[in-house]
Amino acid sequence: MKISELSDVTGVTVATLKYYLREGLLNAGVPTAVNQADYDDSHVRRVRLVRALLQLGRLSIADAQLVVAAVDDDSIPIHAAFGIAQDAMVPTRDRDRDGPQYVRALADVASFIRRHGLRVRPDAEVRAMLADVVVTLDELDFVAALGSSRLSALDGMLPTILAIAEVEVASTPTDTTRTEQMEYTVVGTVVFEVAFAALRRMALEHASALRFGNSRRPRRTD
Amino acid sequence: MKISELSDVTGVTVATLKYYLREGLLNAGVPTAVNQADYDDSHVRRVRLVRALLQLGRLSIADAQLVVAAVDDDSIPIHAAFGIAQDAMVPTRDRDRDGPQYVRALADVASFIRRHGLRVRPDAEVRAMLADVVVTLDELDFVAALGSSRLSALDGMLPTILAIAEVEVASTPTDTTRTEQMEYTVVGTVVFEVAFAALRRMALEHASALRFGNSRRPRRTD
DNA sequence: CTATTATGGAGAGTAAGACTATCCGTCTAG
DNA sequence: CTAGACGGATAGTCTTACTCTCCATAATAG
Repeated sequence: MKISELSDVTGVTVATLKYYLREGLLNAGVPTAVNQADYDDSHVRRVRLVRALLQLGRLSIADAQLVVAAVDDDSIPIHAAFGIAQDAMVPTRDRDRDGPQYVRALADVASFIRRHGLRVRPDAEVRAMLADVVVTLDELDFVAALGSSRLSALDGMLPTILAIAEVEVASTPTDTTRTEQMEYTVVGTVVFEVAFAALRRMALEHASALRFGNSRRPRRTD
Repeated sequence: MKISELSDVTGVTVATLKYYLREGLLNAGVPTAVNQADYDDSHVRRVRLVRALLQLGRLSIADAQLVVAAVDDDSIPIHAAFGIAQDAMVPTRDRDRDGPQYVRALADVASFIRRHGLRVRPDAEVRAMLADVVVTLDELDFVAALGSSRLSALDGMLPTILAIAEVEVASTPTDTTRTEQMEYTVVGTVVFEVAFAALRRMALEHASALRFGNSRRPRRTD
């Protein structure tokens, strides 16, 4: 398969594919001449993976690099895939990581994790992500929103979310190559997060309509 | 309060505040002279709201404009706030909205909504958001991931998510001004989405560690 | 066999987005 | 009374994710 065919199949322009090659998001094809290379299905899959990360997951090129590097690195075990995909997905914030508010928020997060006996790496970016939420709510005087402190408002949700996560983790295929398992995990982390968010938004709109929107009859809604 | 004080309080530079004024993200202060204006607490709150939208919610300036315009527009009822915040939050995608895949995906989403009797506006952006997920999984041959078709894999999650959404909607304060209720709703939509995602990630990491990571003892994890 | 088109590789250019800096007359606080 | 802050406006900067142009070589259609 030539690069133009790869372009046709994936719907990504040749120029962009070349850019991905340069950036290491896409492995070079097998060279058949000094200016010719052969691409195969693995390249098609990779292009689609990259597009999913960039467009749906809104990752930056740099973060997508980290993810594909992990997928390709045989020394990284499957169980680390979630962490890698997640760490890459946390947008780079420019918040002051040493401010007292932030340190306190991180402590609240740690307390939450400990309280629920969660196995979350000490250096996982997701801690910073939640801490960011706490700081933001703090500044907006929405302190009560997550429970006076220590995120107690989230306690009730956790068991539910844990159950859903277990299903997702259990759905990882075990009868394929390591690479395919990694791809599944990485894509799942990104894609299901979006699906989850969409579901939540629909639920919010629905609940809001039921509570506030009595003006319209609850007939058909689509 | 002068603009420099507003800057000190919020931690946003004067230059950026001026930019927000220009872009209509921040209302002008009360002018006390031709080159002097007075800002108050409402401006402080607004700056923080905008920052939450931009940094935590990752909204573009243009989308944040839509949100603050809705907050300020007295003719918009509270129950529409969720929809407005959500529509602004869906990132502008460049996917072909008329492709056959996409049309089919939208139909699946509509079917899902109908099946669960959800009240989701026909033109809600969240439909496109979910459809995007379906198309992406389709292209990656992860078709089975959401149930052969029609998103049946999500059926089980919905009741849970609905319950959580109801709590969130019910938490909207009723004893304050319309503006504050709007702010609460808008911020909640954005901020809790991040909190929710963070929780899910922690749950995934936890579940993954339990299932795959038996090499390490499940001692303390933080 | 030859004219056209495609290819890999590299560098430069582009467009959008979110600021950031400079200017310029006013004002105002010390 | 004067150094610094202010509002208002324009221009400049920096990043990101491409996109374009070249070039020498290679494939391919006629």
